Amino acid sequence: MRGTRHGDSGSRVERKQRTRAALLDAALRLMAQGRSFTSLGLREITREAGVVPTSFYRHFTDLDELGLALVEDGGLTLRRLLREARRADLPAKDMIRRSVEIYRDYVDGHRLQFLFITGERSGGSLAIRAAIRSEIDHFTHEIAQDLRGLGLFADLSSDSLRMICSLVVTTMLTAAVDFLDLPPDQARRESELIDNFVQQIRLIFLGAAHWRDA
Amino acid sequence: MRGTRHGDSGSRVERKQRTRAALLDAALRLMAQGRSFTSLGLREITREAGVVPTSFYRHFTDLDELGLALVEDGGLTLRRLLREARRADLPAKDMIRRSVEIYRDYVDGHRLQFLFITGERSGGSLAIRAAIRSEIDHFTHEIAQDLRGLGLFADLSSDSLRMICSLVVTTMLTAAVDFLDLPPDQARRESELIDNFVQQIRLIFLGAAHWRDA
DNA sequence: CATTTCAGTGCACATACGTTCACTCAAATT
DNA sequence: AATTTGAGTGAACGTATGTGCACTGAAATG
Repeated sequence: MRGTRHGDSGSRVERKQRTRAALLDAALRLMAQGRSFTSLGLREITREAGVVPTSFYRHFTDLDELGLALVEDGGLTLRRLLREARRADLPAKDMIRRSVEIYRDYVDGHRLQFLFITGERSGGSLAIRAAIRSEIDHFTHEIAQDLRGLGLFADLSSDSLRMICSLVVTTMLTAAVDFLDLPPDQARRESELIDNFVQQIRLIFLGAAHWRDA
Repeated sequence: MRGTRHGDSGSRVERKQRTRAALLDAALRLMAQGRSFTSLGLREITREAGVVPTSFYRHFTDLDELGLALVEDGGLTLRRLLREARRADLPAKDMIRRSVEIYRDYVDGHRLQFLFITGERSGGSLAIRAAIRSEIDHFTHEIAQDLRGLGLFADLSSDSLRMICSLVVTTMLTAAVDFLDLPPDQARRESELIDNFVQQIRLIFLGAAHWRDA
């Protein structure tokens, strides 16, 4: 029948892009119901995306390929977080708390992506885990550069700085999982979580301030 | 045909237990090939366990029930780690490094269990995530008690101590994922990983030593 | 305007799945 | 010794899956 979907407007490549995005989004939505990526079926995804199963192969050869595309999108989302945080010119005082709040909002605004990244970081296939690890490493490196740029930790070796940033990032990702698992309308629990998260980051920075390179 | 399996020795309840264990182990082994729990099928698990599919229902009503049993086993494994570490009476000097090495060996000796816990902690179904979270909370609490018992951090409130231990535990779990992902015979990468892990724990303790309660 | 391209379709296939049911037959109970 | 119990069996069911193939028809190309 009709050989076009998803808005039926725009050029051919635009529409292809749109279907591709619909497939990626469908996969994320299915995972949001408490399932992992490896448990998704090709037919299931195309059904959710509103396309016939065989259409899938016009975009990906494999489910793994779709998974890697999701990782790439996730990595992009992580980098956009940093750009957003940089623009926010934080107050010197309460900078950590402010950053945490920005982070919380960002995670909430990109639930599905964070659900995917945190969920598959240690659960999924080898290839996907490796890809996510590399995105996180990149993210860690960018944070380290940002801190250097702010003139913080000027006396630390870059090895130590990386070690510290890696601790910060894993703490951030753990906090993201906590945010996402929080049932809605639990302001009390949420502010406890945020307080806990703020304290953990403060603790790390306090340790970093007293750190002496080996 | 023959209505018994798995050694054919021992009493009836012993043999049932053995098949149950075979099912649990089969699930873990399948996950070790880079798949998540939610992606496993009932038939697949029974096949791997060397039992006919219908036998499954003699032990669990559901795959979820099997998953929760795995969580329980995993929690037990975590607690045995602490018992083992307590017995090891660590030297006051290099205590952190020694603990990390014990931990590394323990993770290596219980690969499948740690793979499951870390993999499903943020990837699996809601029920399993909640169960794992509760086991980890318990584990965190026990570590806090142990540190108190050692007379460390005597001047910290129990809230602060819990916040710190929670950071230690999430760092431990992240390190476990790193250990498990390490390809064999990569002594160089492994010792880098361990050094990094040791430094992160040192950093946390350094921060804790300077922490002043709010 | 004629032709080519190709994203999306619809059907078919073999194969896998979860669950049901009536069954066996050794161990446990009486 | 006779009876009950129940872990494991094997065949059968309806339904889902991944993938191959020939197809359509609008957009892109010449």
